[in-house]
Amino acid sequence: MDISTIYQSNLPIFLKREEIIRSIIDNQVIIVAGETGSGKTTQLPLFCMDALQGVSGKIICTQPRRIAAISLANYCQGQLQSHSNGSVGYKVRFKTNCTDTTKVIFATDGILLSEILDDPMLWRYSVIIIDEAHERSVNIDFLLGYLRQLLPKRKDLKLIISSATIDLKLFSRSFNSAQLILVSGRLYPVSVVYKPVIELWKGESMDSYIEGAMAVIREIIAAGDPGDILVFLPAVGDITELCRRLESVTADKARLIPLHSRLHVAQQQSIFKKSDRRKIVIATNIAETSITVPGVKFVIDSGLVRLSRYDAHSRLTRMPIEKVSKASADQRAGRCGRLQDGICYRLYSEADYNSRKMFTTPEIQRANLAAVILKMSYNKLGDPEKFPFIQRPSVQAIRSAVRQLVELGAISRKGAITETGKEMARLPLDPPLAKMLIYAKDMDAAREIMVIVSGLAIDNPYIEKKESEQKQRKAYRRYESDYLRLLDTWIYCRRAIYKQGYSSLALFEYCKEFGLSPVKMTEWFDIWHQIRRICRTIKGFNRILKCKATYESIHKSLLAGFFSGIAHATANGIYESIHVDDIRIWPSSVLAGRSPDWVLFHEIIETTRVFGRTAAVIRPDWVESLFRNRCNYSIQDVWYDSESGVVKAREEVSFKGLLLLTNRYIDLEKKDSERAHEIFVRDALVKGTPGGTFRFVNHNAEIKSQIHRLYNKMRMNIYLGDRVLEEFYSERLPQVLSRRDLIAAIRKNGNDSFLFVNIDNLVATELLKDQARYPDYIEVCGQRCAVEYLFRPGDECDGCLIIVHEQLHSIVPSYYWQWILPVFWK
DNA sequence: AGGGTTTTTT
Repeated sequence: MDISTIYQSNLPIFLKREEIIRSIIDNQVIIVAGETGSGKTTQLPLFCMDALQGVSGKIICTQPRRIAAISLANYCQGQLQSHSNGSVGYKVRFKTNCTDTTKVIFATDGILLSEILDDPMLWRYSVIIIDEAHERSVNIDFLLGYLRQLLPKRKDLKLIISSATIDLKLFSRSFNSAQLILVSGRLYPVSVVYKPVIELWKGESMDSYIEGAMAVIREIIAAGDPGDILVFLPAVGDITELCRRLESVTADKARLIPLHSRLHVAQQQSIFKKSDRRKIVIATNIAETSITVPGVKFVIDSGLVRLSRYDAHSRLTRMPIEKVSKASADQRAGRCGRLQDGICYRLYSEADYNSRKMFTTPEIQRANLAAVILKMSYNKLGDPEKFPFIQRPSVQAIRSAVRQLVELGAISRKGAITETGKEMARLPLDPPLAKMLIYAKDMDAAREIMVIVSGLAIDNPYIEKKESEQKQRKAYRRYESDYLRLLDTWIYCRRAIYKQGYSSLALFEYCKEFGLSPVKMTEWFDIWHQIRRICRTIKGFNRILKCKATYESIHKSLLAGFFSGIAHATANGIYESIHVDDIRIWPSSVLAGRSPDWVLFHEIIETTRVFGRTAAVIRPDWVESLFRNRCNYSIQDVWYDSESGVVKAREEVSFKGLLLLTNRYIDLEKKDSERAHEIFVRDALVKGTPGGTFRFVNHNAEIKSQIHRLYNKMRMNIYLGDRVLEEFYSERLPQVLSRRDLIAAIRKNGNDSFLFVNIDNLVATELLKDQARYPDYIEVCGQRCAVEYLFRPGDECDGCLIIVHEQLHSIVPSYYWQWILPVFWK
């Protein structure tokens, strides 16, 4: 029963065991800080068992990574083997070996978060150990915030925050000045040497730090000092470039090992192989926390990192290269003091180091918060802006995520979760992907979308080799969609390995032949299985899984989840989306080099430029059909078409600022009957061109020409205007929108006399009294002469014209004409 | 024409 017998007394933490155990008994929260090698991860669960003897709940220790959880569980199980009181297990996605009697569980932090959905009080646990808390992933920060709320409601629950010695005050402050216990680590001294080459680095060429790293490596080799070298560079491209340039420098004197996440596991394993030559590992940030390169003597630190920053405003993921924080630089330096003294060369100055910020911005302040906020809504955690994060994301980031969730139909405007939202929260997928899947159910495309969505979740199963790319590009030209290439990849792969019972050997060989990553493919199948299992519990999915989807139904489903990815070509190969301009298609897309008018991107990322990754040709009318009530319709041109007898219009459809359609011709009466009536009256009736034959048209045209004659006579505008005529028709033909309606109205009235306009409807009556003054004929010397009037001031024919015989003209004196017309009498 | 840090989930 005495656990203390199995403590490993050679670990530094052993010296503090009594203090820690005492502290666990006395406090609800403690913080244990110590560098790697202190033994805290393996010993803390045991101390808890010791401290809380007789407590029935389990102890869970969370890890950021699955491999760590599994190997720690196995290691600790070994420690406890002889001990009858408890067993150790692990619980990670797809894999667990825990039973009811498992006392200590090593789990990923994601697992504990997911357990909150079913068991908000976390009754199963007596102790929660959040390990590697300094890594400050979104999961860790969400958990810590959640536990801050939970602890007062569960006085019996103990929390241990286990961290490297980074920003401990923040942790302590966040938990009522929780007790801090420092444990020494087991690091050898590392001397830091500053070799500034990128003092002025502001994101320009990578040459400076690559050359700087080369120079230091040359120096180490020349000094003949043996020992492996670890180089930190920000980007994969830099790593490839440095390897290329180093080949001739190091020749057979060293083994160059690139290290980043896009490599095979097998390639990553080569850092562990013994080598008779000096190893030079050239790595991204992966070597800072995820992979420990053994036995490193020298570290060369560019001081740079590529990290992602989600811009909530433009909904764009930026991946800038930035200077690392002091904490990160120290962590990198520490990577060479694990087994012996080390030397860390920094390619920047000490002043530069001193000017840097203490800590890396926590991920929660850099990430899209939609998934976190959806979980909050699911668990009714209240206003996300008030959630007690230990460091809060900006209000703007929270609101943007809320807006996105509202757009996805996951939460209501008031922030309450919807039925769709509940289904989405239960799927282990990002909210957009979850939405696509749920929408696909109604589009009869669930079977296909399930494969695509799980494929998007694993992030690129393809291993791209430069040489074979050109060939591949040709092979994939038949695709108009990266999503369908993904779907086919899955289908062909499953088909090929089906006969061998999906054996991993068969998978491995297939992957090798077709340039796929076996690890990613396995993960893809696992996620697919998991999602399918969950979907079967969602109403309506079973039937749909048997349907066959079309290109349209698949892409409409995808659209439903990510309309920020809709983009329109503004120039060859250049796209604009709702939020971002100047997007280019990612070079390995099946659409690269082509320039379809409309595409749907799955992600829009800014690296060296803004790229849209994973693309498909779409049709703008699909966007409209999906988001009809969010589209903006504007009538551009309106006219009466006398041939068809209806009012036509040209309509423009736009979606959040993107012009989807510019020339859709519609019958206006269906869209805007008031306006159609107005146009019909104005352009068909008042103008007198309704098409077809109508008595009233001729009659009214005659009245109008009478008025025109009066105008010329009286030399003034006596017509009251088209407005009056419009009113006249409008009154008699209310709700008449087309010739069809007009004919019906006439039929109803028996005939069209009611549409006959009277001249005094259109002219002020008192003016008509004067008509006698403007005779159409006058008598000149007993002869009847026609008079024609013309009102055209300034023109030589302005006035009136009296047509007389030539003889008459010569005998009448010219003054006579001036008095001949009544209008001149006064 | 031209290329991505890393990790995790009922």
